[in-house]
Amino acid sequence: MVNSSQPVHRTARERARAEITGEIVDAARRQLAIVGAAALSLRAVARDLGMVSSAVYRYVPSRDVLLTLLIVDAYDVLGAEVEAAEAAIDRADLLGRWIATGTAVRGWGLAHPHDWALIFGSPVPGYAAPQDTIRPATRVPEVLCGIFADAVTSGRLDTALVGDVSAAVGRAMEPVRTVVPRDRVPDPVMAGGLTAWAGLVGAVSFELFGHLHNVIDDHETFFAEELRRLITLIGLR
Amino acid sequence: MVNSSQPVHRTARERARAEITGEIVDAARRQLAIVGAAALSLRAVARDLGMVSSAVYRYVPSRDVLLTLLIVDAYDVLGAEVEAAEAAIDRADLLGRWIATGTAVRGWGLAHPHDWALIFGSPVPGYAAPQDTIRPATRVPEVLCGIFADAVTSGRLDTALVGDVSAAVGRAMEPVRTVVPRDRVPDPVMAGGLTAWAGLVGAVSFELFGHLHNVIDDHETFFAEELRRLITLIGLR
DNA sequence: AGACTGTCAAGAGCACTGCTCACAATTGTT
DNA sequence: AACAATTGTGAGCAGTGCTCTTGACAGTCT
Repeated sequence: MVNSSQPVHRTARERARAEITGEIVDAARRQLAIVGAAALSLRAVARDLGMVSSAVYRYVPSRDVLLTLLIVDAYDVLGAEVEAAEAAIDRADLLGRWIATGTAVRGWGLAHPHDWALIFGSPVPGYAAPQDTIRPATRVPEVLCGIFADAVTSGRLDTALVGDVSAAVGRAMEPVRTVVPRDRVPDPVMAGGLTAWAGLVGAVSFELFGHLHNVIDDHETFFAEELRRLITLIGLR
Repeated sequence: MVNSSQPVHRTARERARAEITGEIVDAARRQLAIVGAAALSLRAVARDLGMVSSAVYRYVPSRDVLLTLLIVDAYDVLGAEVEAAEAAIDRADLLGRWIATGTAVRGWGLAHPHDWALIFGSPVPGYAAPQDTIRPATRVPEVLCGIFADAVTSGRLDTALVGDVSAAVGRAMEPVRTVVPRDRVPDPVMAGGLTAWAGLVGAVSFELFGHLHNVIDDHETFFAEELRRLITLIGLR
């Protein structure tokens, strides 16, 4: 109990600090759900908590890092929900796993449109996403890569459905290869999977941002088949 | 010169008014390109024009309608560029027309990222897109429907590539049928085309909003093949 | 020519924002 | 119980969108 005293004393203060910081983030989330990211006001958050605006700055150094906290939070909630939905499907049911993933993504977006806009919409100007956000942001793509990899090993991919990938595109995907090696998800599947992922996000964004007005009636029905179309891009159906 | 005097005098006023309004929109566009939509300040626009902030309100009733003017403007510029790019391709070259369209869309987005965010990114909160924006917003989709329709009549679509469309999805697309009838673009092509369009916008948004960081190196190369993948969704390749 | 009318720039003002700072109160630790 | 780090306070700065009154001006009508 000699050297360990310092950590203990630290956690005492730090615990209270973390708790209040958590309350601030919670209040900010509540406000975000109502007014949106652009109108998120630090003063309003302070009011909501019954504290003075300047006091909040003791815990959150700026409005931008508050936004960062909310972004990380949103990515994590989305990631957790998607992981749970996908894990509930029989491993052999590849199409089912993709559909569960896509449906969970859309469901989360519909339930939290402002959070969706926060992470998939326009980045707030003058705001550069810090390193903290990139790891939670990879959770959903990681789930997808799991499906893609299993689809490859299952041998059930219709390679006639997907065209070849040029060497140049193979080189263009070099960065992602530090995380997902070629022998796990080969180039054509990776390329098609990325397009399917972008298509999925694009489809949900279209719906949430109102671009389907006067175009599509029953979004749910349309989206269900849209998922089936998109996954043909990796040769699955 | 008795009754016509009034109209003449009116247009005199209206002309000056329209000119100054145009200058305001131009200044706003310049500011938009620098600071983005969320940070667009009516006062800064006024300063830029050497007029006092309150004077701007004589021409533009609120910041929101200024945004609307910019949105309409952006849609029109994008639409014009895409139409020109697509019109330059041989009518029989269906794949070429789609690629020209997609490339023009991406090119415009890269050249005007803030305008892209304005129309395809998160809608500004508390702002409902008025009727004025929906017509210019249809210019690019209209170009696409032209390609789709020609692809259908050419008989060069590989129907084996695209799955059938359920009756429910056919009904879900009812709203768009007031503009694009079924005999022009049949259900399966329309559904695939919508998914391709959403995928195109999603792909460009991914690139512009930084979601391809540490994923893709050479966006241009990757995008070129991405276009080819997306259009297989209507059975073209 | 003079009265009238509609238009417009100017500037003060309101309520709000993010953020800083000096000062006071609190509180965990010694 | 006393110390010192930590936290809360309120004033203040510079900025925002927007409203309203005031005064100047130009075109129209009698």
